[in-house]
Amino acid sequence: MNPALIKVMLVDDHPMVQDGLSACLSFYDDIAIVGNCGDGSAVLETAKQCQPDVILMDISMPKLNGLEATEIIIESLDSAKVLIFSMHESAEFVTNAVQAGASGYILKDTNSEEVYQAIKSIAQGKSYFSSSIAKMLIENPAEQANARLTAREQMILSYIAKGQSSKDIAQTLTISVRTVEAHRRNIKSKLNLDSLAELVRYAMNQGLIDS
Amino acid sequence: MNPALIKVMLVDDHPMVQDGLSACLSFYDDIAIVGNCGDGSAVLETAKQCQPDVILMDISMPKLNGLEATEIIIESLDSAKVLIFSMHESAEFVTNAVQAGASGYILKDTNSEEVYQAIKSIAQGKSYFSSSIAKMLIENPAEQANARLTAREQMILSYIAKGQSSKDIAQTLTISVRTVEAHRRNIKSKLNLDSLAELVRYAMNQGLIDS
DNA sequence: AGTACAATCCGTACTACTACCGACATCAAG
DNA sequence: CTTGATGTCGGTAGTAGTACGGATTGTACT
Repeated sequence: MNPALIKVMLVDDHPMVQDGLSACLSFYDDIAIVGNCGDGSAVLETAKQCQPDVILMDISMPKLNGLEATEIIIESLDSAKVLIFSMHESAEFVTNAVQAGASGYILKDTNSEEVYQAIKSIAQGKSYFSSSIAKMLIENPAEQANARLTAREQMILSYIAKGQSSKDIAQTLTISVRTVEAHRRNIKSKLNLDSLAELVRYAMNQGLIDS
Repeated sequence: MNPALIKVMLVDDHPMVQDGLSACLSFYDDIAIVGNCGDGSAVLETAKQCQPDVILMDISMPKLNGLEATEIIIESLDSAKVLIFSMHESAEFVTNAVQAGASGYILKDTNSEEVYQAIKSIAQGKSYFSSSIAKMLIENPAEQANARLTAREQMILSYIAKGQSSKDIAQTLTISVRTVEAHRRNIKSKLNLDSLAELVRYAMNQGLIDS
């Protein structure tokens, strides 16, 4: 077998994306698609069969999501590198992905040439991030350092995102309205978010509230 | 020119999806990709140049979303049919798409064969819906009777959910703040939602905004 | 022609939230 | 023991949004 041939496995619950990636990557001689997987829960089994060098992984999937699947892969198959292929451009997602063991993170709005470059880099043991991702990580590096909310702040934020007013929250927790407002300010300052709408979106992305 | 040749135009802000669709559909002799468009606001111009028979349209896009773009297309080019290509499987979304003038609605987790079949049906003047969509429409039909927002209201809601204040929105759309506030009230009344947080969650679930 | 709805705009009074400034108690870690 | 983080509370002033109330235009359907 050609030693330069990179074995790639696709994990995405959208057949169209799989088909598209397969078609796009088939133009490159040094890449071989050795497996497909539309479900996070079947990733490990498929990967063991295929022995891929690089796993191109979507994040949002039913059952087992891409980050959990990545952790499992990294623990069980040290030969395989994981390249996250996501539509989410938020710092939380990227840092979570890196913590899960991913070697790279590219956005779904990148073109096939960049996907190819990313796969090549990952296969060589390097890491790869979409330029907009890298730019974001550089521009607000400290953001995710102090982006950690305390337990109390998370509690307050979940009530905010559910639609309760500061007054309501104060009554629920039997504290002063001023305290709730202080938490509000601290949360917004920590996350560097201005509007209530952004807070709600953050809370939803973090899974602090349902649906 | 081959009279049976179906001219297809793609509208999606993700180059990978565009590339993938192009690659997948290139296997079929009776389909020709005549144009690409990554931005809702450029749809009409591109469509006028390409004169497509079928427009395969994503819904969630920056600037002009797919539903608004569909309305514009349907008004201006009666030769073109619109096939919505979305990841959202909610009833409201499908009915909104149909009201906007779409001839069909398929999910992004369908395979390329089904996309091909859908395009063929649409081109023949029929309608086409993914089986899970059709099933859902039958199971819960008129649920969203009063939940229908006008195009303008959807636009306003998307700005609200993005975190813009009424003042900001007024400036963006060059209308009065009072008008925006009136829309706000109507939206909340129609959806029976009290808080801004609930509006944001609704907008996110409807796919009116990203992430 | 009449009705209905969408979209636009205004006044007024009220509530909620924000941006500043400040304070104090507790508790863990250096 | 000091320092820092956390959680608690307050004043004051300003901005944003809500809840009433109303109005005008245009379009579309009957």
